Amino acid sequence: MFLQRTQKFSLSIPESLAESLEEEIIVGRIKSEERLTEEMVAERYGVSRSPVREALRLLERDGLVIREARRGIWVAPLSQKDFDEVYTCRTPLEGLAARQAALSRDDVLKKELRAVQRELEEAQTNGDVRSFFTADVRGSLMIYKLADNRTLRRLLQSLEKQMLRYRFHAYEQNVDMIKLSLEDTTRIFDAILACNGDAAQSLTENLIHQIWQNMRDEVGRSFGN
Amino acid sequence: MFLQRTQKFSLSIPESLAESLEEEIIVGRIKSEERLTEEMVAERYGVSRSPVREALRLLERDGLVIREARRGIWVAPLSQKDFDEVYTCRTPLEGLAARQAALSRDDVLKKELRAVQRELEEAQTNGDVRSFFTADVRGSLMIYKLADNRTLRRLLQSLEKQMLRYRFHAYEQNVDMIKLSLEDTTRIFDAILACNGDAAQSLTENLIHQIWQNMRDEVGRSFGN
DNA sequence: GACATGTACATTGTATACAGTATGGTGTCG
DNA sequence: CGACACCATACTGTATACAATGTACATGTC
Repeated sequence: MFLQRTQKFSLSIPESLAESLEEEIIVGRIKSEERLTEEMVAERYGVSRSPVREALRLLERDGLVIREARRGIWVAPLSQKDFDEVYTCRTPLEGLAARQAALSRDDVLKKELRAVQRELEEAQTNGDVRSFFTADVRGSLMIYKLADNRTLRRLLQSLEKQMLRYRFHAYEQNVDMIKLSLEDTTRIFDAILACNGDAAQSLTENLIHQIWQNMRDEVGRSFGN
Repeated sequence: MFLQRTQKFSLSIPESLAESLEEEIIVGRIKSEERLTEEMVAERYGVSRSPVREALRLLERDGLVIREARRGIWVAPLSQKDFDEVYTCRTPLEGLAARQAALSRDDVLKKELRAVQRELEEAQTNGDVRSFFTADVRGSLMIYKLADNRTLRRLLQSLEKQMLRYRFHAYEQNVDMIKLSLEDTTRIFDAILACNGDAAQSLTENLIHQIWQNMRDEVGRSFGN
């Protein structure tokens, strides 16, 4: 699916477990509020409970599951309130990333970003949704690299997974936002390549804010609040 | 010992361990880049490695330690770059918290906030540094509660500990910022109590930005970059 | 019939044993 | 003398056994 399976050999068992579980939660094979018992997961993946526990801690860190001491772990529920929380936090952080990326002078990375930009245009003219999506994801990763801010990256990563759950839901509901995205994404990339921090930041914040509002009604309809 | 205490206050062993280790790292009894082996920690606190591993995961989540797979765990180094990262991220997030707190209509909590405000003034006139500090901390917690945003809270918490390391260092170096703080803090609280989100946000961002700049030189002098 | 109490079971939390891996030193060979 | 391989050691990673705790159900009492 749209989650690229990066099954590197350097991934530890807890990390691979976490990845698998994340994907299952994101695409809904493991449903909201479903309980996850350590033994079940362990048996299913053919490992002991030790790495499972670590994997579940990772999921907890990313907000995908809720843990209550001595009671167990449940998949975090989806709601419009949670959705709003994720996007209110994400907006300024993504804006910051774009700004710091723009202020970077790493010409090698910036050339790569331009290449991604061209890929996006191409995917758009060809109507290739999948290519557009993967190029978009790579563009984000490039921006994070350019921003060169491990702390910011850590924070954004801990929002990413929960956000993907809503994004997948929107995808299923055919809430199309690609046309909206290309034009604005292009402008953001231009600003970054032009080393215009202010523009990159505000354009990014506006884009995410628009995506947020686009998805918001559907999320509210589906998950209440 | 603390085992009984944990039961009484219902803190799990990993959490108490993490708290102890956090404090030791923050005040420098465990130094930057010092290695933490699971066995050492386990022996020291009279527990097995299992809860220690969980505690160390918690520290990793909060950015206090760096973990390299199969190699071990080291206390995260301090540097001006890291300091800048933490504060660039913190600034908009604290601003957001203040804004959302201002937009809250929880009158009970707002009354408590006003009480904290008065405590701050009192501590200021008495020159009671310690009281001022604890009241300030409680004020922050109240703002987070008012903001009623678990995601935002989670992100801020994962920045808090690393920030405290720098803050403690500043405290040791007698970088005084209390006079700076009271006036501005009061204005922030006023804005929140007046339900003025824009003001609360920008005042908060400005205050944190000032604190950042105040500490920055000292941090650079001490930790390089 | 409603509620409290006790008990069995399921599940998490902790300890410990064992396996796998990185590191540093020593020896041997070029 | 230097480089490489090998081995000892220390530590992390994983499995498993055991303890503690929470939950559900049954039994008993009012």
